[in-house]
Amino acid sequence: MKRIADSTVRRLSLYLRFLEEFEQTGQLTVSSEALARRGGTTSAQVRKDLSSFGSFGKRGLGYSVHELAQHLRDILGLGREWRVIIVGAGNIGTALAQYRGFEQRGFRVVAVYDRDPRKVGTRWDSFVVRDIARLADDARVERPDIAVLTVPADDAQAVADLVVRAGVKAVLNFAPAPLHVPHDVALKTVNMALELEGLSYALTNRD
Amino acid sequence: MKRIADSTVRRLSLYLRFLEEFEQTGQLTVSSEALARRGGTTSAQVRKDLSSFGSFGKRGLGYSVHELAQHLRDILGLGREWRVIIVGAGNIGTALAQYRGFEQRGFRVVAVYDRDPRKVGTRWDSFVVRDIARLADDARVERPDIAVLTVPADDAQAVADLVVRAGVKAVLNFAPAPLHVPHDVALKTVNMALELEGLSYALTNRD
DNA sequence: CTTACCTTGTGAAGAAATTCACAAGCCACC
DNA sequence: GGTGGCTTGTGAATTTCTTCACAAGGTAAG
Repeated sequence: MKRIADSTVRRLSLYLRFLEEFEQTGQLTVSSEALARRGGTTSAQVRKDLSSFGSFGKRGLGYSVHELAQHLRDILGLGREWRVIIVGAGNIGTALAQYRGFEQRGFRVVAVYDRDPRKVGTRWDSFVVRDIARLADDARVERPDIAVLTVPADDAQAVADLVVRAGVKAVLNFAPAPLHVPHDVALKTVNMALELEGLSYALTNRD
Repeated sequence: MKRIADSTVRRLSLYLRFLEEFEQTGQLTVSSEALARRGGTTSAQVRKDLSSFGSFGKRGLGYSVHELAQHLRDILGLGREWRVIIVGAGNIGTALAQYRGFEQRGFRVVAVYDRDPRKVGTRWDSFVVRDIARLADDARVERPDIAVLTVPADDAQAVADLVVRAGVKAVLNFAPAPLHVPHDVALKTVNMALELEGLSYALTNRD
């Protein structure tokens, strides 16, 4: 199978969300055109995106909402539960730990870490914040799949190195700093400052 | 001036961050190659990105760190203060309101809104949560530039319509739902679920 | 069974973004 | 003031992504 672009995978996630909406309304089939309208793209784009993975539709009819949703869940690897650790118990880390949306999608937060002794041992929700020094040992037992990093920019690379050494194969980075990880580790960075600056640019350079 | 791609603007923001790092270390000049290495891109990419806006470098020497940083701040519109309102006083909204990183960049949070009467009137940090019903009236006086939406997906479009009617020209959406806004309103959506699903895909379809 | 009508899947065309590669310019040293 | 060594700025080539456009295949109705 040829390499799938990042942007394609993002759109697949979106399509899945729309399909789940359609499922709720009891709609049985959907056309590429309808999916495109919902997602602000074109029907050709939708069909191309799907065609990398197979032929899921019926000509003249469209796609079975339920079937296509299941295919997308398979493609995206959402059929299983992923074990997530959050490193950094600041404002954003706390917010994420308590965010219910993740559980629904099969992302289960198994632990929250911090290095600040004043935070270690405190409770949030159902989590007791653990000392980051324990991370490597814990990982041997709990085998987390994904680490979410909500630590200050200056600590981010060191923490990334730590979780990679602990065997984590995917990192979601909220620190405003680009990280380096080995080739076999997946990395995504969410940089909110960048988004705001993008808006600042748009406001400044208005037509 | 020709249309600048979104991805270019993102990279400019990154370059600015790196330049500020270099400023701190006292470095006076920097080559496109050095900037590229820091940002995980290529020197040609850096030069192309900058060339859309002018010639800021000196051949044989590179760029003046301080000068280029100032140019980028001008281009990105970071020379002034932007007035930001946060709508939705849930976990993420709270985290953002307390996040210090925004202030440093000139994004000043002027108000936090929610529609839940139990939240309205409560204090966080220096903010008293206001009733969303007041938003339109407040906006006439406070003239916010940017609205950050941290409301549930189902309410997001209605809230977006509300802030647009109130005159806000830029929206940063954290709700996992695509929004529609008029052409003259800038919109960015940050969808954390999408990022996690991207990691799930990467973990599942590993070589 | 045949006709009229839809919608998919996909090569080919087109657009956009990235990379190449090199002339032009600048500095420093002799 | 000439020479050698760097690094920029930028057209051209390349690669990647998106859109076009249509044959192929399917439904439904008569």
